[in-house]
Amino acid sequence: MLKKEKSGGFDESSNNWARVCDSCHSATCTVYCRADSAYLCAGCDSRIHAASLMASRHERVWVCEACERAPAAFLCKADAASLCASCDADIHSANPLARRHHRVPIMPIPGTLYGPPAVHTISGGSMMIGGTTGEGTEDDGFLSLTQDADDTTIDEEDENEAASWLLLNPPVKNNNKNNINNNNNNQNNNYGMLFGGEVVDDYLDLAEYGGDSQFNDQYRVNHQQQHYSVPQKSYVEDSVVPVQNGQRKSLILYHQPQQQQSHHLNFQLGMEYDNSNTGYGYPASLSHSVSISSMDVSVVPESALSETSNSHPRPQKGTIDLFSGPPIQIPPQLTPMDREARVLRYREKKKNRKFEKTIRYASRKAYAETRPRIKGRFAKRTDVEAEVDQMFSTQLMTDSSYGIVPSF
DNA sequence: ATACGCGCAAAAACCACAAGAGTTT
DNA sequence: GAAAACTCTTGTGGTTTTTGCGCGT
Repeated sequence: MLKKEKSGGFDESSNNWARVCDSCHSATCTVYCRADSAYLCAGCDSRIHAASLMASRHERVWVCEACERAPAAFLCKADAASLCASCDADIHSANPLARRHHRVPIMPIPGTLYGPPAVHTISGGSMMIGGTTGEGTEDDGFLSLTQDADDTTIDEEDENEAASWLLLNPPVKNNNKNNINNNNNNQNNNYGMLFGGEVVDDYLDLAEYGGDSQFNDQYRVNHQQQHYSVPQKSYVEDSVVPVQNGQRKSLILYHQPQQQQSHHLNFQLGMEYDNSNTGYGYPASLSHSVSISSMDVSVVPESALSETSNSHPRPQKGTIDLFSGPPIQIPPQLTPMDREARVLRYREKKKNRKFEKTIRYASRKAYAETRPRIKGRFAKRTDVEAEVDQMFSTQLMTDSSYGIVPSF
């Protein structure tokens, strides 16, 4: 996928590709200061931009975590990485799976990175919380919370988080047979609705669409539980949005008045549930009593998701704002250590991606292996074959009377 | 430097039907 | 509320086809 990777440029053991700080010329740069047009390491950035009020106002952005040579332009939520435009294009144009990754434009780092937390409000009511002590920081760093953040801030954080989760575009459990039995049609529907005129409210989904489902970091799950502290049961059984989610309700209704909020919720949980299996087919309602904390969300290869998840081509950069309705999830402000950890985790995750096929039903597998084929394709059973099969089944039944259980 | 063809590898598509899941009675 | 009957959807594997990439000319 990445030519740079193939060339070995991202060898974890070496940092030869990383740009060095324009100030000290020794450390690896971590931020790019637009005002100074300079790449700076954490230390120099702290020193320079803490020197004066004016300097502290310089807009800076993180350096791309992939190439480490250009200012990050987008935050990929699926990869949990800040990427420059070039790397973003490379990585996310590589395949349909990558194209589905949900990216948001990188916002400039406000104030000083290492000072007290600063809360910034942007249009649409989304919050950005700058600065962190590292304590209570989100593992993946999308949301940085300090321990001493007040309840209001946390609530707003929850709201953003909830919106991010809940506004996913649910793959429509379409009862229309014509659509379901035709993958191509489904794909067309999914892609086409991006700019299709008639599906007006769907575009909102696209903004927050299922890229989050690929967050198979354990952190993500833990985070959800930790923040909401709502028993899973309450989500699942009656589809009643927890009291705590009153804000969520308003958010959902804001975007999709005709959609049931429980639908979003079930979808969300369904995604997680399916992640532990194949990622295929999202349950229309989650009747399974699944405990999120017990789910191994990292088991299923991402590739499995590629088949049914809603997908959309990456919108033009200029359209991002148009199509990403509020709330926009703002990249957090991280300490250099957090950032380094993120980079390592990002690379590790890329390295460890699994694409093995997961068998959910051994019985189906066994049956498929015994079925007649024509050029590899399943073929209709002839009457004779059916008869033989019947006899075989009968034989098995007879055998079972002797205690031999057919095992699939 | 660019265009083209070739070989290889990986991914996608195709098929039928039992099993599973959901809905209705 | 539980059970049965019914309908609809999903998952399964071997082969072929398609797609993408690297390489040489």
